[in-house]
Amino acid sequence: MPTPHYGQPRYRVIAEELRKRIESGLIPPGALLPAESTLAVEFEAARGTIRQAIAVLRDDGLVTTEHGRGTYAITRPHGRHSNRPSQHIRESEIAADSDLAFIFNIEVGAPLIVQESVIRDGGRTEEVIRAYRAPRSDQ
Amino acid sequence: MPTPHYGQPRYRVIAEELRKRIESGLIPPGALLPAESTLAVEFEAARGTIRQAIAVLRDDGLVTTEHGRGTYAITRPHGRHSNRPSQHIRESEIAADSDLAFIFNIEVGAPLIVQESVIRDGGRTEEVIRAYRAPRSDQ
DNA sequence: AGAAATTTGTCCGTATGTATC
DNA sequence: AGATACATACGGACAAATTTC
Repeated sequence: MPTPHYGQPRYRVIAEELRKRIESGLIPPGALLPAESTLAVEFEAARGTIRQAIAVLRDDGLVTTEHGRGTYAITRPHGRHSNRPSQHIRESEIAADSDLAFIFNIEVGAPLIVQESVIRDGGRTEEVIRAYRAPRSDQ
Repeated sequence: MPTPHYGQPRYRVIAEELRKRIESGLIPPGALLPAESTLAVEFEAARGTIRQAIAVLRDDGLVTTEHGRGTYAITRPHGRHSNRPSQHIRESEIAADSDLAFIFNIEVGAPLIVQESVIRDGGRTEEVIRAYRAPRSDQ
């Protein structure tokens, strides 16, 4: 599927998705974003497109990127954005269902960490993001 | 020589060559592959191209790579690592369970769009991200 | 213990060719 | 024609982990 850019161009859509992850706290302040190549796989986009998306966030002061290092979420949302969507973040441990067990290649019932953030705009729920990962083994 | 990608791209050709060396035992199980920079000279390719080739092998479970160390041929081709390319289950429509229905303040069973991203590093699943949102009203 | 060398990881900028809207 | 996007490829530089001296 080459290039259907209905409405918004891809790089802007990707930028918005990353923005949500940062503003919702899913990518906490100071944390490293996945590498450009990783994001390229994730979003099924070319690296150039990812770089364009990150450039948008950098322009907005949401991230900084260091040569040879990576791109960080900014420590503090400097500007007071009044329209900042409200957010809930909670982390909990769950048992993997068959679906997740398959993806992670673990046993059904094995523990997984799930981080859920809810993005609200006014009274309306805009998006719910759930991030599953394996528990840290190194404590 | 710029970038004529007629037929097979170079990184695939290189990947196939390396695969032969491993499967033939020329590079025995557990042995270190030559450094990326060495391979770059050998194949007269940029390091990035070599890294792409190695990524193919890593995806196929033929090698593992360690930062600062190098890339090893896998000790044991533990069974047939079934070809699992599905990295990104795109977007699908689901029916809201009670949990999501509550968060979104909609009825149980109402349609929701879920976008699932699977982040892999080599053969290992690092994270699964699921973003739920209400279907767009237009269309 | 410490410095240097090696090696992988990541980003930067650029370029070509193709394809779609 | 121009903007967007993809896949591929190059060369350079800095960062970080590991090994070697």
